[in-house]
Amino acid sequence: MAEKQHLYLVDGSAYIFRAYHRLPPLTNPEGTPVGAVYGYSTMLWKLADDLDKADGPTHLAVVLDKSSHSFRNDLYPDYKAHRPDPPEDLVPQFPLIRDATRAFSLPMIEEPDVEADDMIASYAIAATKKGWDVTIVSSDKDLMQLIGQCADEDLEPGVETGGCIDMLDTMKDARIGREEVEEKFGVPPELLGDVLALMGDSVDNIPGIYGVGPKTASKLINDNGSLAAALDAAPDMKKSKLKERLLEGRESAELSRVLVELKKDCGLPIALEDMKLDGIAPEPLAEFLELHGFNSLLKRLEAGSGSPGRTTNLEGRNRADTEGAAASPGGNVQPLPDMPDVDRSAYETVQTMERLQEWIARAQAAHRVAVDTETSDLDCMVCDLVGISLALGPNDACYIPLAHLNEDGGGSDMFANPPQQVGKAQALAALKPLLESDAVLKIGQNIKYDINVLARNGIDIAPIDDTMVMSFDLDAGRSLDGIGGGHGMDELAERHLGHTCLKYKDVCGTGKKAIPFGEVPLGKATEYAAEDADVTWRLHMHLARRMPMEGAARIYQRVDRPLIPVVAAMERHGIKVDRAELSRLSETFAEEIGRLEKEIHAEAGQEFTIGSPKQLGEVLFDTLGYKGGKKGKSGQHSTDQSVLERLDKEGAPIATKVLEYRQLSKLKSTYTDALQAAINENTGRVHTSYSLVGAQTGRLSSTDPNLQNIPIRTEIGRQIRKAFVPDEGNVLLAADYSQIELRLAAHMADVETLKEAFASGEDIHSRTAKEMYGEVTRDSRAAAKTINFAILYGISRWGLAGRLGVEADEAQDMIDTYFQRFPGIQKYIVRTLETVREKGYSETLFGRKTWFPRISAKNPNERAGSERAAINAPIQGTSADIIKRAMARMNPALDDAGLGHVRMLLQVHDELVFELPKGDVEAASPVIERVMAEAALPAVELDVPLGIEIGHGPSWDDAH
DNA sequence: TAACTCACG
DNA sequence: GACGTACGTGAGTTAA
Repeated sequence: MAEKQHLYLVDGSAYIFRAYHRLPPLTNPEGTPVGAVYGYSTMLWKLADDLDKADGPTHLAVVLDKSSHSFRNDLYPDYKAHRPDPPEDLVPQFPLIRDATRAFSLPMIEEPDVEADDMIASYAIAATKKGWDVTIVSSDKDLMQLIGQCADEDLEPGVETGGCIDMLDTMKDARIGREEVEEKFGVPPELLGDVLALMGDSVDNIPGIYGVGPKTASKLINDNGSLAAALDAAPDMKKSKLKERLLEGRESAELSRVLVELKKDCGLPIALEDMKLDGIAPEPLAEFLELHGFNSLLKRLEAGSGSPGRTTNLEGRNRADTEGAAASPGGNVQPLPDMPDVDRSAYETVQTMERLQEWIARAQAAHRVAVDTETSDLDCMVCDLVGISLALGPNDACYIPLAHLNEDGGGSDMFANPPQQVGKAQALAALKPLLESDAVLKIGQNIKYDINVLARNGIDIAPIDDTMVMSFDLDAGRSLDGIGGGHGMDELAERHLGHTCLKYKDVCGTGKKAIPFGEVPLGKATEYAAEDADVTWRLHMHLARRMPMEGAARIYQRVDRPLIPVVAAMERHGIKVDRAELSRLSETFAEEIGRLEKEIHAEAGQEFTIGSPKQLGEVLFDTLGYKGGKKGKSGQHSTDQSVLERLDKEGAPIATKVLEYRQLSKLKSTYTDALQAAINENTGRVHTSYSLVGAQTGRLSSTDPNLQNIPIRTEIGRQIRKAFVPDEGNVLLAADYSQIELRLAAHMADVETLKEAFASGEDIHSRTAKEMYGEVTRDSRAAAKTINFAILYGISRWGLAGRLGVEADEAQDMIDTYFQRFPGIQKYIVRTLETVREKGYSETLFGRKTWFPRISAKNPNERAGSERAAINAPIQGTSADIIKRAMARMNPALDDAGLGHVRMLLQVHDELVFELPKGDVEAASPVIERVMAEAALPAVELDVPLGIEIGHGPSWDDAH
């Protein structure tokens, strides 16, 4: 028979209030108050340490209050209405409590619209029906109603005896059972609810009956047997103050009875089994303890003897969580073995078809496999596939070389002695059914790369999970001081697994001596490649179980994961550029640059490197004696655009020429030269690479080359856009969201005036000007436009003053006027900052989180920067979510309309670029427009319409 | 590698 | 009263 299971449910929210009042006001090295966090951490430590004791926990979860609203507010609007705000130096500790819980690798339950008490009751009851004992870690009197309850009916199948519930007050180190409740309240736990209803509670604003305290209440209940009986008996009581109060307060008592009743049938977001306490990962815990200066605990951890929990296994759970990731395609939840340290010698080099078939069969049976491809080049559009690695569990990984050249590595005679390997075509044919099987989840780190490599080899890998994107959706913006906040595999392995991966350069060398992966000896290649798959598999376990608990599952499942193959396809399509046109432009620019160079040198009276800000500064401010303004970090005078424009106005002819020179050199080197070099020799097109984790707000970013910053603002720059063209017979079509961020600001800040303006199709900057100045002129509209954008970016009077060329006082007046006309905006800003300070992150309308660890930094400069970013992130991020949703739906919508050949090529934050046959523009435009306009639905219903502008033509420029 | 500058939304 | 001159990116150039 199985050991008795014992679930501990920690009432986290209640605990920190008590810890706060009992502990000295400690602060961490950064100055953040952490007294309550320290108390909380020691408590968790102690609980985990009791693991092996009789009556100690086998399972444990922390339950926190997520929102202040629950069914009780619906019954009684004044419920908890008069609660004072928490003390100022407790507020920043709330998010740290969550950090602490994570650092201890403990599951955390926070459900909206449900109070922690109800969640605890529901879990406690459910566990007893499984035959588990339950200890509630709390001292809350409402929860004492549960004490001593044992399940005796509705037991789960196979359970013979139900479990029982008790309570543990860790501060007094006291177990509270039936007797203790009777001693304290004079009634058994079953009748406690009746007593509490009579007593009322001033903190929660439960009315009870005026003048009835604990003593009277328990006497009444004991005398009558129940609340109802006590109330019924009141009319027959002899005349007294109490009788009057009972008669008058009957309704109030009945309401109170309902309010103190615990809800025991809440939905359970995490399975009880997943609360198993198998061990605590030491690395994140050490990180956390160190960060906050909890040195005594850190020492105990390092000493090892005091290490909490039974083992130091890095992965505590023994059960795969499938909710956060793709549903396990087979529906099976695979039990996990313990997670041993990475052992590279355990990996297999697969060199025969027999062994390959064995791995494929095992992967089919496991329903999930981590996959990594090794290639000859970092560019997935030019590289050759050299090998594939698979992992099915910790240290259960292999490398399948497909195109390795020489067993001994490198050398001039590399074809002389190729290693034994399964032929590429044969191996890929064998792997294809696995990689394309709906029943097997393929896990990758940046799997978009592997999708593209394999697609070029005829394999459409699906379904997929991506640990890099999962990490981003959990931890965007987070950085644990000095540890970094990136989502690369090496960094994730260090952070989550405490493991240092082999570096690519250790295997292939660096610089001139670097060899392609296909020339790495198989032994070394296997260690490196199989480790990548192994680590990816482990990371997936770790991240997937965090997703549902930390609210990242929704954005991942609904937005980012579906986008991965879509973006991969866009990258593979690429876009055609007119090489001859770019080359012609390069030449023109070169001539002009040469001419300007001579003129500038003449003006300066000397030859110098114009492209060097240092030399240019010396010429302008020393030789020519112009007045320098701002200086940079290195103490140099700035020579940027704004400085040169000022000099130009002050009548410095050299400044104008330098500006022109700069513009042309920029266009030539960054665009006309670089784009020619970026043309893929095989496809004749340019293939950018989009990063899904590049921008903290959730935007995509584009690299190699960056196609999200192609010039458009100046006439000369637009010539470059003209070089982006469709294939023969096709056109390019561009569809933009019009003013999407302002529209979202109007919705999110609930600004009636702006919403109306958008609804009626009014020019939004004109409307702003009208509101602020009473009339719309060229100047007032321009100023209004500047302010509108300033708002989105988190305004400061100095910033606005600089932009508008006015004094800071005047800018402040304008800001005041703006906030006065649009009070919703100011409220939005205040509210956003409050939430970020409290929770540590901002959220988009679709639930994407961005963390702001520096929001409470001491350095005012740093803090202000963080605040501006925090104001902007929900707006920029929501806009990013919307266009991503549109992108994910676009191809199916086009397919449905019989337009499967329309190709989405580019995304530029609020714009999508398509290529399609000229004759299909009429049919495709409305489909594209509809998908984009409705992209927020059904998850979010916006108060403003999303305006779309569509154009098409023989070049990207003409499409606008 | 850092600093500066500038292209985009 | 000082602080600093808007949010988010990527890339090319110079110079240490």
